[in-house]
Amino acid sequence: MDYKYLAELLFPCVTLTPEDMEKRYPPRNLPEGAVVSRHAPSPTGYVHLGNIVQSLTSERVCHQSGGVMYLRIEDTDAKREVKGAVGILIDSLAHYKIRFDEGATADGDVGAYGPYRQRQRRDIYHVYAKYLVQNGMAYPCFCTAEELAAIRKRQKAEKANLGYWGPWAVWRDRPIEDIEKALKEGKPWVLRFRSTGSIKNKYKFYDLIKGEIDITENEIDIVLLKSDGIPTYHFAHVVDDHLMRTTHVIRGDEWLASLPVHIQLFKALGFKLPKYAHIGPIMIMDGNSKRKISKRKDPQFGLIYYRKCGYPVESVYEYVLTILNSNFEDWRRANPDTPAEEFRFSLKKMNPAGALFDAAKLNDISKNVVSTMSADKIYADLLEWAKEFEPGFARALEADPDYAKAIISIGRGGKKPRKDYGTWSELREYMKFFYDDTFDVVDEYPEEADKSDIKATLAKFLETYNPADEQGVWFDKIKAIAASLGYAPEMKEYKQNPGTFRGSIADISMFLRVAVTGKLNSPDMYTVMQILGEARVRQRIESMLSRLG
RNA sequence: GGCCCGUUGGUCAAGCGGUUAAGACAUCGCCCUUUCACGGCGAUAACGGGAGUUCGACUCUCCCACGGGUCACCA
Repeated sequence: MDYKYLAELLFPCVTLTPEDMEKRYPPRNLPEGAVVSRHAPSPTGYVHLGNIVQSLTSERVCHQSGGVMYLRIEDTDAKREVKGAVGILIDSLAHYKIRFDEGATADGDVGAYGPYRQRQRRDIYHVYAKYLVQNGMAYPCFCTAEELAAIRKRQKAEKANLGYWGPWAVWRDRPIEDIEKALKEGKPWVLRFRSTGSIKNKYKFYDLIKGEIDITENEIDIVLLKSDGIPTYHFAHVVDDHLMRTTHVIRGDEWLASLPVHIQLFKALGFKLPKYAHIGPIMIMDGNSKRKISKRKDPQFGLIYYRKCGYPVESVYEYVLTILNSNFEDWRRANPDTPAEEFRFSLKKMNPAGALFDAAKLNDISKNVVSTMSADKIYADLLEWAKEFEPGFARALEADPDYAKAIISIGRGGKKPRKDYGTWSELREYMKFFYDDTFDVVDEYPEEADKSDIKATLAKFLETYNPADEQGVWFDKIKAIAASLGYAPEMKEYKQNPGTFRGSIADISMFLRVAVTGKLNSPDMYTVMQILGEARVRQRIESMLSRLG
């Protein structure tokens, strides 16, 4: 077979050579040990936790080493194309603070190793495709989908290994005449790799996360170029990561199975093999069993879920970091105020088995994250969230920012900050009773509470209430009310002789709390009253009095 | 079916041949406290099963079971 002739037949317009590519994309001038890696998603319009897990891992490893992190768009599948998806993707990643040094951006490409959208790299792939054909390492295949299905069917019947390989590779050694004829007839074709591997050959390979793994050589003649001339993932991965001078390929472990193909391709093209790190899947509990988290079944997989709930981006970021490197938690406790970027991330610490999505853990982390934020920061983030999901609430916030910030400031700062909420939707619930239009008596008085005592407490409080009082004075007044009604003003006294009192200061406080906040539980009542202001406090207590009749 | 990866408490997980098998979340007590939240103290709870190797195995080897991935002109 005259491979040079075949190559001209297949790729008449390709004049550049692999050497030209080497010149156009020279090795990067980076210090020893600098990692070059990337996030390479396909733009389906659905951005998920997996994207964050992968991109965050790569980004940490790159930037910790003084290397380069870039974004490459894997848009080789025309069927899955969703318009606007690239923009959504870029926005989401930016929202989660994934920092790219080069690659695709909203305004086009940045960097010297582009284009970074695979569809635009067609000519580059064809240079290598032609090279492989010239050297007898690739050939055209004119099989139709039906023919391939038939082969598959026969393989199943014969219990042969599935796939286009060896004796089943019907176009692998066709005479040039057959190829010319098919070409002349305008039959669509794909370019296949001529595999020389055998599944009898096995060897060890070191994966940065999985450790030592067993590789069985690939013997399938995989598709390099689809009939539209666009490469498959495998071919694009090898060409791009070589030309973009990627040192570390960090990706989900669903790719582990095709690693033999990739290694084979790197060798065939004479490229230096990058290091690989395969991340285990994110799992989720489904009843009593674990399964891989899925786009269709689990809303928590989509990033939009976290946005809707109002999880601060920092929370999701720290949660993912916790899942990936469990020692992050210990580090965070020891360094509560240090930016997460200073944590020393390690691929070795990653669990090869993956991690389970744990909503309770996320919530806990989020509460901690929020507890360390300033009121101004919370106000700004809350407002942004509200504008998108609770426009009415957003207007209320903007109408009186100082009022909102005063509410947010309750129990903030200091050594033991309150942790009432971890998301903006929780905060919105929490803030409801501070606003008259969302205030509601959600908790009724307990059955055993004496109605006349409640009324007496409320009435007496109104008589003596002075918003100018210091907290001590304010509380002494409430204690006086308690004493006057036969309730123990001190809990200690009450606990010693509960029988001698009608109740305790706790009950008296509760009578007031329900009237003022509508709830059995609230933050410190003095602070709450200070924020609400005299008018609201009086109005709510009066309204409760008239409710009680 | 072939090939590959994985399996420590309910969950996330330390551990890398000798440990009372960390810590966190969750759960349950107690303390603090005008409620709640926070915080403090404590409790329950684990090496999938079976053979080896070894003086000794959660750690090494093999087999089995279970879970997962993959075998597309999808990534």
